[in-house]
Amino acid sequence: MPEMPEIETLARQLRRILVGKRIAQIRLSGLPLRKPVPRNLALTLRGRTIHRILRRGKYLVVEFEPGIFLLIHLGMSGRLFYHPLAGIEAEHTQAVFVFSDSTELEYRDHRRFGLLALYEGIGVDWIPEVLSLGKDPLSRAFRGEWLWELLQKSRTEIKSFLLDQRKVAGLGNIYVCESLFAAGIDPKRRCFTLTMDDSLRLAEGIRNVVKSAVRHRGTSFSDFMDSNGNLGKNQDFLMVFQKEDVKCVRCGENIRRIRQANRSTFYCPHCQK
DNA sequence: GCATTACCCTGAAAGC
DNA sequence: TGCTTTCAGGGTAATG
Repeated sequence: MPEMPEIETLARQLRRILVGKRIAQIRLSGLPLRKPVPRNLALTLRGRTIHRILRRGKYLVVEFEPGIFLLIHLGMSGRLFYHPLAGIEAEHTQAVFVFSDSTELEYRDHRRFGLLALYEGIGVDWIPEVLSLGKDPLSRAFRGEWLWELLQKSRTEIKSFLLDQRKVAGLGNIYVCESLFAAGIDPKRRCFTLTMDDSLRLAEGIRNVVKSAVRHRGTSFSDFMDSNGNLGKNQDFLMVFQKEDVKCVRCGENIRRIRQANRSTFYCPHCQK
């Protein structure tokens, strides 16, 4: 389940590998992802050179010259692999981008919750999926004061709020659970009940959790690998996620698991108030 | 307008 | 052992 730190890890790696490469051919499975893959994708991108690779929230944005964007979202089970020309597709391979130097980038996604979309004629931050994103935890604008103002307007539970990409871009279930633990905040708290002090701690908690995960090259349970097939290391540093009935590292109380908005939440009932 | 729920999908794990 | 059921979750459309 790739979240922002996993996408950031991929973006940094693909930037080194792919910028300057020219697309020779694109092969598609023909199966729909979250939305159907654009019919003109292969025709539009063939012969074009990769100019930049950016990340916006959990989206990878590949910019081709001149101003053509391929938007990639890995959903829950999407993976990207970079390797020499193989010719034979693995099961669940949805797209293969073949480069003119006989290497290829393969997109695999067995659940097909991911997205491949094409945009041209607009700036990267005007892509609709990007435009609707909230602030990025790694940006300078991501501050406790800003978060507090937003929280005052919402009656929903803080856990659900943080999963909403229109509010904060890039967090998923793992990093929301870890951030709330880092800040000592109960995931069931209603947003408007958080004080300025809570918001400052939460913003700092989110930033620290995300930065640390990027340093560890992401969290790997079953689905995330980088484009060379290497696993991340961040799962060794998690405090609460998937730790039901494990003792809390701070107080020794058992970590509890509850269900919120159809997602599992892991938290320490003693440390998180 | 906002909050909540249901749905898409398939592999793994649990249950029988 | 092998079949069936349940669960996992990101994003979004539908519903309340």
